[in-house]
Amino acid sequence: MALFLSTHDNKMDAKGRVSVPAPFRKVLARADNGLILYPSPDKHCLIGCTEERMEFIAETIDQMDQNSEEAAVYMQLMASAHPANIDSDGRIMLSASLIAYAGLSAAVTFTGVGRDFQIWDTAQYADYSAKIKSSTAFKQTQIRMSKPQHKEGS
Amino acid sequence: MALFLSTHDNKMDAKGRVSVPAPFRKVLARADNGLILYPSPDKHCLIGCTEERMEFIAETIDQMDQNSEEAAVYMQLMASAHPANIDSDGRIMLSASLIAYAGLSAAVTFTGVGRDFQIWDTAQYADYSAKIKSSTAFKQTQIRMSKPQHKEGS
DNA sequence: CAATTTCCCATGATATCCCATAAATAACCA
DNA sequence: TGGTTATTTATGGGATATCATGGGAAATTG
Repeated sequence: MALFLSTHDNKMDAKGRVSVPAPFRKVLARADNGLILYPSPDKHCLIGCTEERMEFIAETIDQMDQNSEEAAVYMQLMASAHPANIDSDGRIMLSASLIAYAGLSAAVTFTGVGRDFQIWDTAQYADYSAKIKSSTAFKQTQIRMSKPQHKEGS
Repeated sequence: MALFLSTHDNKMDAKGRVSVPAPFRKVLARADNGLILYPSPDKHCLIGCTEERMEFIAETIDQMDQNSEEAAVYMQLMASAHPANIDSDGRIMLSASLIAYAGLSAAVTFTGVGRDFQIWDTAQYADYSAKIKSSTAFKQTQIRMSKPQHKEGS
């Protein structure tokens, strides 16, 4: 399944074009080639994912009560999604509304976070990531390939 | 599963290339799984592991609330991960950011620590390992064939 | 037709590949 | 066993390919 990793700094030109990092393009090519962008619900950045993942979210909605608030939230997500065409040079066009939402300047940061990636204004991302990296939760992160055992209380 | 053992001193050239120790390459070849490097959250060194581990983290994130702080921590780890291609001569390229994080000079030490390995500046590793080897905890190390029990809090 | 988008090409920077050498290790054979 | 020959390994240098990005021409849209 798609796996987006690492961080890349690219430049958006006057036409609103940005190169999608080559490694991300390869991940997309291996999947279904369709790239979808939508504004992150909780952060000032954009989220990029495969069309396949949108299908997955659609199926999630299918299994919900269609009149629930939860379903309405996911539907809103679909409504704010923008399919993005990758051109022959590996670039996409960002619409004015997406640029405005994420507060993008010419310096743009792509950051792979697993099943999808985020697009940030480079300066804003620097602040955001610095905050997380300095948290004790991050410094104590331990990766185990099996679930950690619960420690007994003191 | 992958098992990285022993310590190797190699040299990084002006282009940022280093040979991955041959025994480590064999472990990776057997895992048939890409090499990933990321900055250690708590030490001034890099961690090398198989891509399998990143898949595991991606699945972990998938099962979390995407907007939680917990998910953000794991996403930050994915964002700081660098896929490393081992070239036809058995070398990898270390990016400027990885070199800076670990404070690497031309003398680089690879040290296998089981499921993953660490990459240190040779001088810094000498200090670090000396400190651990002189600790009483190390001198009292006992190898058991059964899992150690978690100690209760103070 | 005007505004925008898509396509095509040029360029510099960077990474990847290919080969050469030398050291270290392993294999071999008398 | 001792000495010699092969392999593997680490590392340097140079050639080739890939990538990001700018500019402009053609195509599309309303």
